[in-house]
Order: sequence, then structure tokens, then C-alpha cells
Amino acid sequence: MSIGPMGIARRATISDVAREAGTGKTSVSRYLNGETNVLSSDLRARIEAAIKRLDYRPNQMARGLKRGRNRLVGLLVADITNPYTVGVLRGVEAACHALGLMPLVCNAANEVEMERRYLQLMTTYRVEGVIVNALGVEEETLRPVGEGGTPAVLVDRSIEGLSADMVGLDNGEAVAMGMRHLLEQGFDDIRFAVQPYESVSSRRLREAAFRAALEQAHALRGAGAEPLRGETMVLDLSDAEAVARTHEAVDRHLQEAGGRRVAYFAANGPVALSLALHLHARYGSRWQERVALMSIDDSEWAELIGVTAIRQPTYAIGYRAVEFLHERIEGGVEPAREAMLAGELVVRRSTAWREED
Amino acid sequence: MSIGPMGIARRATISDVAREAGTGKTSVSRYLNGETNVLSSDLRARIEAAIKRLDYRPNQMARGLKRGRNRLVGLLVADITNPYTVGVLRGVEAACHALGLMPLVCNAANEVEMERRYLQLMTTYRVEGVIVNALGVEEETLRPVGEGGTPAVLVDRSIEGLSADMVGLDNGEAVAMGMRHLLEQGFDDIRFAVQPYESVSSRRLREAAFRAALEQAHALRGAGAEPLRGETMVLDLSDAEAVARTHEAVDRHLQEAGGRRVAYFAANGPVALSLALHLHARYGSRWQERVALMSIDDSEWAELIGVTAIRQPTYAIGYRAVEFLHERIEGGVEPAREAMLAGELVVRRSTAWREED
DNA sequence: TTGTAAGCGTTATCAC
DNA sequence: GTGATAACGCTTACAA
Repeated sequence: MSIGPMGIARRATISDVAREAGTGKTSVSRYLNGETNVLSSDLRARIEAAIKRLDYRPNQMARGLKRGRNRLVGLLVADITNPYTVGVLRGVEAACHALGLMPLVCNAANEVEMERRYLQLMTTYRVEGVIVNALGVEEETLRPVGEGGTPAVLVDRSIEGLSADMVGLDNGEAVAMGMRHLLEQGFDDIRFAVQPYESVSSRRLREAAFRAALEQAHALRGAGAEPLRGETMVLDLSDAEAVARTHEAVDRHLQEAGGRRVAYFAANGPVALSLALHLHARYGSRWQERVALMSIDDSEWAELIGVTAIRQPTYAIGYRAVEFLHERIEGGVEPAREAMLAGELVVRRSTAWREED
Repeated sequence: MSIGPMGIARRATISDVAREAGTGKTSVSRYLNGETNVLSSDLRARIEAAIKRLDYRPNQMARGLKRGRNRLVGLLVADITNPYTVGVLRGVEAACHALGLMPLVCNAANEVEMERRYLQLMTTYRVEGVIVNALGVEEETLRPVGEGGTPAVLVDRSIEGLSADMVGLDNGEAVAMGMRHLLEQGFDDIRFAVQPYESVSSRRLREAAFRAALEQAHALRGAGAEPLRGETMVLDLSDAEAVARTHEAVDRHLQEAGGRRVAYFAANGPVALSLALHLHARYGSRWQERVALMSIDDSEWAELIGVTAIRQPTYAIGYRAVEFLHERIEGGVEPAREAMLAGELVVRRSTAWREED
């Protein structure tokens, strides 16, 4: 690092290195890009020394400007506060690292407006591609990006009218697996709790799978069997009053159930947490004697209080998303693909335990 | 967006806009930079229209190259998996947004080697400053960066020999507050659980504050009083075997304590979680009848099972860090500052509840 | 094997 | 008011 006027440090440039090594920029550039076979070992050594002496680091921005690729990929997430997101992020980072990419992480904090802004900001930095796990980006926001523009890969949720690679949980199988478990355990009163699901594909699929499983179970039981109760319950976490109302509905449900232990199947981690917090606040630390909670998304607290979960392969999802994106960046032109990764059922006390225990 | 050869989309450049608007690049640049007073309203309108028509977005990289500042700031975190980190991240993002900066988030996943690599990578992208919450970066890695080089702000922990702005929890007061509470509640057997603390300033300060509080309490009690037991217990989360050994030590401690309820004061969230998981696995869901857990760092699960916590103002910490950094970026030259933000005690059942309840 | 020169998309300098 | 033109730090023909 050299010192410029006024004692302010200035980073060395490729020209500085060339001068220091007594050569031209071209050779230095060649050295940097590993075209080592075209360089005499003498020159190579001089360049190497000069670089070390000046503590030179090539400027990625300038490099990107010239080459048209700066190795930046954008990662837009709806909510970094959600452990699911963090898991995906870890996978994304690992894959980026392995592929020589640099992730630019943006958290929209559940604000649709933020999502749009960040997406714009990213294109401004000329990211080579984007990975999107968003709440409400619309097809039009991504369109210029999706077709011939910046490649995009969707995570967890597809966007209506946009055909892009997408990777996420195999929702249908995950919910079916959960329901199979619940029914095997003999639960006959099951509520499926989910955030408003019209506009988010993964939620929609999960809810549909829940109803499908329910109907199938009905059919199997036949006429004479004991009735099977099942219902979808919408929990809008973005609206405190709506949450309160839904919590009250839960209370009424438990009241009706009398002493009978009912099951709640949460469509994701945040929903499960909201439910658990309410139940704990309302019925004390022994609330699990009244309701069996089960959730898509595993978490620290699920293990801590013994709640059954369907663990999502978040790391793999993030990793795969980057792999997809990388292929597109390198010019892949296959039609849009979909990777649906399997969830893993982690059975804990909440559902293993029957009333008679 | 215009279409280049082979149908491949190419983003419009400033030259395209100039041509489309029938003017020169200079005027377009002026328009972009808000030097609107120097432009005739006619020209201004034409440029505006051209920009809209071409969906033009200035290239930040090129801009940065020319201006020498690209509005990128690096955020290096030790572990994105830690909720503390996520809290800080949110504050950082909000502040960056407010100040027109773009955070480049790097997660070192608890690997010291990664930290070094990412720090290098960031300088390669010519970030204007860095915010560092790292495990083991050494002073030398940051030195060129800290002095006259890229400004740096430290979060949660200082680095030996490096004088840089730093922001974090007021550790002394936080621990003192926690100890005051524990003693008031009548606990007389208190273990302070902390990760290896020699090399991480915040841990060291917390441990020291624990011992100080203990001694003070001893002094206050005088000779005739019942004995007060207190001990520091190191829990090395990076080493599974060490963790197991420490967990066993916990078991022995509980055994010795007989039926008496003892207190565990965890120096941070991950430590508290490790303890809670062990206790739950070992003593079942009613483990809190044997030990009162309290922790620096609040979390979802702490509320869910009623564990007392000292909440860190993570959002404010992140926000403040960016403010500090911004001042440096703008050329501030004050000596290194330190912001110690106050924690908040959140009392829950774990400590409010006495044995006789 | 090495170097010269043009150009990536901006902004800054200086003329008109 | 406006617009050439020269950088910024790099890569890449093209020459030598």
C-alpha cells in the first residue's frame, strides 16, 4: 500500500505493480489471470515480488467492468429472522465460495416495497444472477431479469407467470408424511395452521396437501368409523389483531375438544412459534398435555420442548439454488427446472405421546 | 433494456441514453447526479423520457471506479446462525439503507480462516468500510485496513492492539444487573457458563464482572452469613467432547447440590441453549425445577420456556456501528470511540420462582 | 515472450 | 447550458 498526498493511503493499481516490476500492465494482468505459461520465470518472479511489496490486490470492480462479469450474485430474502432463511443462506454462501462467487445478501424484512427496491439496487451493481426468496415480488419486477436479462432462481416459492428455475421442499410429500404420522398416532382432530396462502405457492401447496390427506383418510375409514375432524386455520402473522383472533379460535377449539388431545400442524416455523407462545402463555408450561404440536421447519426450541418437526434441507436448498444459477450464468439454456427436496420427519414427544400415557 | 446480437439482452448504458435523447453523456450524467439546475427543462424532459424508455440504470461499478467510492460496506460476522448476529445484521441493514450504503454480508461460519479470506475478498471489491464481528481476525489482518486504509468498526469484541471504533453491550453493567437479580432472589450457588474467554474481549469482560459481583456479595455478607458458592465454568462449543465433559460437570454439580435449586448464568445465547438442551435431555421437561437458567441474549425459546434473559440491543448495536463507520468514511478523524449500550433484564419464571413455590 | 493501445460505463475538466 | 474528451483500473486484441 502506497501513501498518496496528505498521508492518505491509496491502494496500489496494476500500473504501480507494472512499474515496480519494470514491465507492462499486460504481463501483470497475465500473471493475475494464471496465464503463467506465457511468462518467463524471471518476469514472473519480479511481478510476484512487486505484488507482495505493494500488497497489491486487483480491483474486482474494474475487472468486472471490463469483462462484463463481476462474480456478484444477489440473494434476496424475505426475512432473515426466519431460521429457514438462515439455513438457505448458509448453503448459498458455501456454494458461492466453492464456485468463486460473491453473494450480495439483501433482507427485505417482510416488506414488499423493500423487495422491489433491493432488486433494483442489485441490478445496479450488475449482479450476474439473483436468488430470490421473496414475499411479493411480482412477475413484472423480475421479468426483465428472468428473460435474457439477469438469470434468477426462485427459492421455496414460485412466482405466477414467471418461468424460472426453482428449488424448495417437496411440499406434497412432506405434508403427506406428517399427516400419515399424525393419523398413525391416532389423532382424529387436526388443525392445519398456515399464513394466508393464496399468494404464496409453497403455502398453497401445503394447505392443499393437508386437505388431500384428510380426504384420503376419510375415504379409507369408511362409514362406520369414528369421525375424523380436520380444518385449515389461517394465521396472519403480519397482523397482530388477526393473530389474536386466531389464537382465540384456538382456545375455543380446545374448549370444544374437552379433555381430548388435539393436534396442530403448523405449515412453517413462525406459525408454530406463534402457536406455541400463545399456548404457553394461556395454559402454562404443561400446555402440551392438551395439544400435540407438529411443524414444518425444525428449530432449536422444537427440540428443547420435544415438538415433532419436518426438517427442511435448507442448506441443500441454498446450495442447489446457486448451482442452478451458476449454470445459467455460464450460459445454460435449458427450460426452467424445479428441484423438490425431501423433508425429514423428526418425531419427538409431542406426537409420540398419546393421551393414555 | 435493448437487445444486442443473438437476441441476448444488454443493459442500456449512459451512451445509449445520450443517443436516444439526442444529447451528450455529460448532460445525462448531470441529470443522474441531480445537477438539475444546470439543465434546460426541455433537455431534462428528453433525458427523463429516454431513461424510462430504455429502462436505464446507472452502473454502480463504473461509477465507483471513476469516483473512487462504490457505497459498498462489508459486514463480516462470525456466525450468522447466532440470533445475536441476525439482530445486529438487521440494524446494519436499516442504517445502510438510510445512509445510501449497500452492505456486503459475509458469514465466516466460525472459521478463522474464512474470516481472513472474506476480509481480503471485501477489500478486493473495494468496500468503503468494514464492520467486523469476528472470532479470530488478528490485528495484522485488519491493520492496513484500520490505519489510513479502509475504516473498520468492531462489534461486540475488540481486537488486541488495534484501535478502532467499537460498539457492543455494556458487559460490566449487564452482568452486574443479572447477578443483583440472582442474589436478590436468594440464589446462593451460581455457575457462570462461558465459552473460552481468553481471546474474546466480551467474554473476558463478562467473566470478570461475574467474579467481581461475587466478591462484592461475599464482602457484603460478612462472616456469620450462609456461604455463597460461585464458579466459572468453561463450555467450549467448538469441541463436542469438551462440551460433553462440561455437561457431565453440570450433572455432578446438581448431584452435590442435592435437592437445592442452583442457578446457571450463561454468558450468551448459544451457551444457554447448549445447557438447556442437555438439561432437558438429562432431566426431562421438568428440569427447571432443579436449575434456574438465566442468560445474556434473549431468544424465542427463552420466552417459550420462561427463562430469564438479559436482552442485548442488537438492532441498535448494528445501527450505531454503521453510523460510526459512515462518519469515518466521510473523513472523520476522531480518536477511536467506544459505544457501550445497555442491556435489558427480562425476568421470567426461571428466576422469579423460588424453591418453596 | 512481451508490450501498446483501445475500450468497459462512468464522472470531471475544460472548452464552447 | 451543453458537449467533447480524458481519466478510473482493468482485460484483450494486435503487434513486435
